[in-house]
Amino acid sequence: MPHAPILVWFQSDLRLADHRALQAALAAGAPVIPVFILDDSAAGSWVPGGASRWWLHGSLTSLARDLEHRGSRLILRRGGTLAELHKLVTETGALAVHFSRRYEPAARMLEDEVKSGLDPIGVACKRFGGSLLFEPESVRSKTNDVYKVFTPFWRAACAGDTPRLAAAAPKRLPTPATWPVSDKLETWGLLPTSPDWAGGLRDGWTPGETGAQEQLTLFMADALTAYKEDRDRPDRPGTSRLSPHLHFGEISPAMIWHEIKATQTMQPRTEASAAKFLAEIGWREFSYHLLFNFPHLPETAFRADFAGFPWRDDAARLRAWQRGETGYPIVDAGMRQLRQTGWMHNRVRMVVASFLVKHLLIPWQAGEAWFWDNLVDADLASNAASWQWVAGCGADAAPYFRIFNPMTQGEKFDPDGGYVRTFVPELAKLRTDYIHAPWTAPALELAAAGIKLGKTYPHPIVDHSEARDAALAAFQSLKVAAS
DNA sequence: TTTTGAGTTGTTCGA
DNA sequence: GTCGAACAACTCAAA
Repeated sequence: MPHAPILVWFQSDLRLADHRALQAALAAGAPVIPVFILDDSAAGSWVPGGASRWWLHGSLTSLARDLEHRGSRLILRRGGTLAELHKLVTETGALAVHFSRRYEPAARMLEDEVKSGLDPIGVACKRFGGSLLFEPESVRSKTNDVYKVFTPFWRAACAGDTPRLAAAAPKRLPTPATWPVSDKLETWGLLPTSPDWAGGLRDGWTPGETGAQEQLTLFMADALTAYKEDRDRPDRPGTSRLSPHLHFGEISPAMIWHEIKATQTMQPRTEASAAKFLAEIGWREFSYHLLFNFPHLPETAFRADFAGFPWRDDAARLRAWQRGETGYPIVDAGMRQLRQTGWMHNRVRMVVASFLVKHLLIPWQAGEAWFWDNLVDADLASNAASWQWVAGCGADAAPYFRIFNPMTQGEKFDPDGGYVRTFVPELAKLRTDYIHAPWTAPALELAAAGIKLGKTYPHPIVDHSEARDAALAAFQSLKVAAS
């Protein structure tokens, strides 16, 4: 008697290599039916934004093509997840659903719903890990507490078992006698139409498993050795740019881990850079660990005393920040890079986040929401944990007095102004001496660069040192209120 | 149970 | 220009 098929339900694990749910299905010797279900109702209040949907389209295209090369298909369905899985089970006679587990609160609820809907009708729901190096349940302190500080978390995690790597991508997938019907991806409307704002995204990214592999190879060849220093330079290609690939599971953290560890004859400099890079993967792990244990992380300050923080709801200033019109070049360059490319350099993310939260005193949730809508790597865990970190209200957060100075940060990390010139072209001709503080330039210099402050480029919307004092006072009020 | 050392990414001020 | 201290205290994690 032929095996009943197994549904492999893809979510944010859009790859064929190091995929345990898929490997287990293959090991069972059954026909495999790969499925992706678009179900915005299951996302809770965190429905993916435009940039994320653009990426998803590319990633699904790539996965479908990779499956077709292996004699298989990707079945696309849109609607309630349980209902669609239920239909697929009926249509195909499948007796099992395999999937990679997720950690977001809404995804965990969905997983429970699917399990309790399918188990009673004799369809085995099998859950597999692999989207993290370390499952959240497996990292606990000696007293079995959840870690709230990164360094001990990462030390303990790394001291445990080496992350496992599942098999490489299969050469062929066993197919069912008949395929269930599939939606056409084009009908899902994941791509922008009018206006087509995705041009800058198309230029810079290649969604999909192959693109992810190529990006890792490129990074390891070109940037890993200098990563420790260059990762802070937005004017250089010093970072891995793997974040969206990781978010969609086109590459697994275990694959990255093992590739880095396998690098032979590491120079001390490369060794230090590799450790630093893996620690960045570690921050991703830590963010998931926090989200898993504190499901309200995306909405509510981790530190309870922040409930009384004197935030200012200032729509005009928020809009200026979003549009990259704050008058601080490094901030504006970052915000425009985000809009144009769907991504922002990590160093600049900290600068713009600090500016929103501390210079403008606008709630971190507003920045979190904007990033969520505009980043191709928008990730609930990393986004929430990082915004809370900057705001100072998170676990293991930045100290309140750490208020980035946008001029100093620019001079330090974009010393020639190349990054600013790329994304704030109206300042491109300004001498480097003034590129991070155009309002300090003599009138002659501004005129020579074709800049009219207040016309072609805004005056600073707040004065740095006044804003700094106000932020310190706001944090002071928190302390007074607590005592 | 108590103690101790440490905690991603910075800025400013004054010597 | 460079350098060290102050910025606050608190919580966490392990000994």
